[in-house]
Amino acid sequence: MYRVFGLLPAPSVQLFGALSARVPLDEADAAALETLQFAPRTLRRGESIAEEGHAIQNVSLVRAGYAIRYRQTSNGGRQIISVDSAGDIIDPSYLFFDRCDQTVEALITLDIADVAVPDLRKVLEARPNLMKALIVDTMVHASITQQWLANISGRPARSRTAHLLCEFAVRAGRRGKGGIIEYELPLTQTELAEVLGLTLVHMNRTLKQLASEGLIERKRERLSILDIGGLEAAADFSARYLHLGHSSRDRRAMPRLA
Amino acid sequence: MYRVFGLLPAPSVQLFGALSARVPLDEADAAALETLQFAPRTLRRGESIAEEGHAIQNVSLVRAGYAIRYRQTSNGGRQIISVDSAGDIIDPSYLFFDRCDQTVEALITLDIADVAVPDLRKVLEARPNLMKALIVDTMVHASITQQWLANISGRPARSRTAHLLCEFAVRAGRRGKGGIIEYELPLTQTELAEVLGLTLVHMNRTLKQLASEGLIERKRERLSILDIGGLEAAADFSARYLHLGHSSRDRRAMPRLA
DNA sequence: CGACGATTTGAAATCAGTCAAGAGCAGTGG
DNA sequence: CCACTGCTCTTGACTGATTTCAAATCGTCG
Repeated sequence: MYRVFGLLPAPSVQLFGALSARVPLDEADAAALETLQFAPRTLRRGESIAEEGHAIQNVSLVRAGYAIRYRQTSNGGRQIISVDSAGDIIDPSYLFFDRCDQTVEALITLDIADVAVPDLRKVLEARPNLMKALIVDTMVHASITQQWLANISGRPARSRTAHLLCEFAVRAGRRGKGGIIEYELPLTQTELAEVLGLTLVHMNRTLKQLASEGLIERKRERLSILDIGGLEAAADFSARYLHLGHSSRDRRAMPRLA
Repeated sequence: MYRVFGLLPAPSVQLFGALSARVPLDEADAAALETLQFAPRTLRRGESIAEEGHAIQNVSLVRAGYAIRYRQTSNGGRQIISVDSAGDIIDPSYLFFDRCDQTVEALITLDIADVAVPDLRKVLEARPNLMKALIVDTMVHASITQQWLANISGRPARSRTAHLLCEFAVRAGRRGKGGIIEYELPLTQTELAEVLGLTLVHMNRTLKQLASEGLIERKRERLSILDIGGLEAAADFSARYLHLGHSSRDRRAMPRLA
């Protein structure tokens, strides 16, 4: 859709939105981001941006679509570490490590914009405020990983699944307390299983169970939460770890340059 | 021991050592760290440094002993997110968040040194090199958390346990390829279970199994790895995620001030 | 000795994985 | 339009891993 009509905001605007979500940025920060060269590209499902063990030259911003990051396990499987969507910066650790820790791959058709590491580094060093915003972003992602660990470790499949679905709802900006919450969920059951550390078969049964309890409904790439209270209770979910702070209303707002 | 003889290095020296492990620092950086006020204190087992949901005023450096960080689960249990030992900076996210998202607690008698957040922030802003070192440290810890996720998620108890024991060996600086590797392991089986997402009973049986296979031996607070090759194979372990780079020989070296 | 925490063990119940096969659905090419 | 292919989803039966419940042992410390 967006691709057809060319509705994507400029990468610098998206990056500004992502970084200013939790740290207030000003016009000068925006201007600094404007100076960056963004190389946009589109990847098809399954294509990878970075591979475990390889060297990295640039940091990527997700413009539209979904990317997953995973680590291989020697038995041929993989553990998905993160699901990144529009506005997410894909693992800024590339800024500081010379080798990649994990593989990044397009989950569905994915629009990204690449920034060369040295350029971005220069801008960050010139503007400590931007550096701070990037660090906070990194720490929020670290907090999410920790919560995934707590969620997956030693908890039954039903709770794990409910927790993940609650998190996705919040991250998609659907924070309604009542009524039906609906969002795009482009992960197949196989991929959900790879996030949650379950087998495909068990994942399928767990989703069915949640559906039969009237908590969720899943149609194609769309997930509906029918009873958010029930789902949060099943998940033992609290959004604190996402560090959302105030409303994310101005998430995409960027001050006009003078 | 160290406490009796007062053998602990000055906190600024320890902090320098921790930060320079992966990013080269110079005399000016060292001098900047010297200006910080460190408030040393000793906690007894079970005492906590920070609690989930509370506000934070300072960042702590572990001088000696072990601390654990964990998140509560509503059923009364907890998931241990990290085990920190001498030289570790306890969750620098405190520098940027105003609320703590996990509880930190002394595993055994613990010596730490507190630095006030505003002071540390000032030093980091003045010296981008130190800021970079702190970020790299944060990212390495994030990488470890990711690996814990990959380790625990969907793998059998035996592999999980072997992996954790391999990691501890490396982090304790025991990287020998052959022979017996031995280190201090102050976690009880209950705590190991809380790290690995297992029940105490199963943890116990798994440790027994590894011992009966001739891979490890556990005596009091001491762990011996009898067959590191076998243990790494059982774990599917590779130390890459620890980002050790070159030898950590000069880890504790600090340049003399002119 | 008595108390407490850590460890160990057994047996039964439950959860999740494995194996195997079929059903649904979209895209491809004839 | 249809047959074919490939992928996703679904289901059943079975096996094995892990938890749960319960109780005993061991060691340290006062």
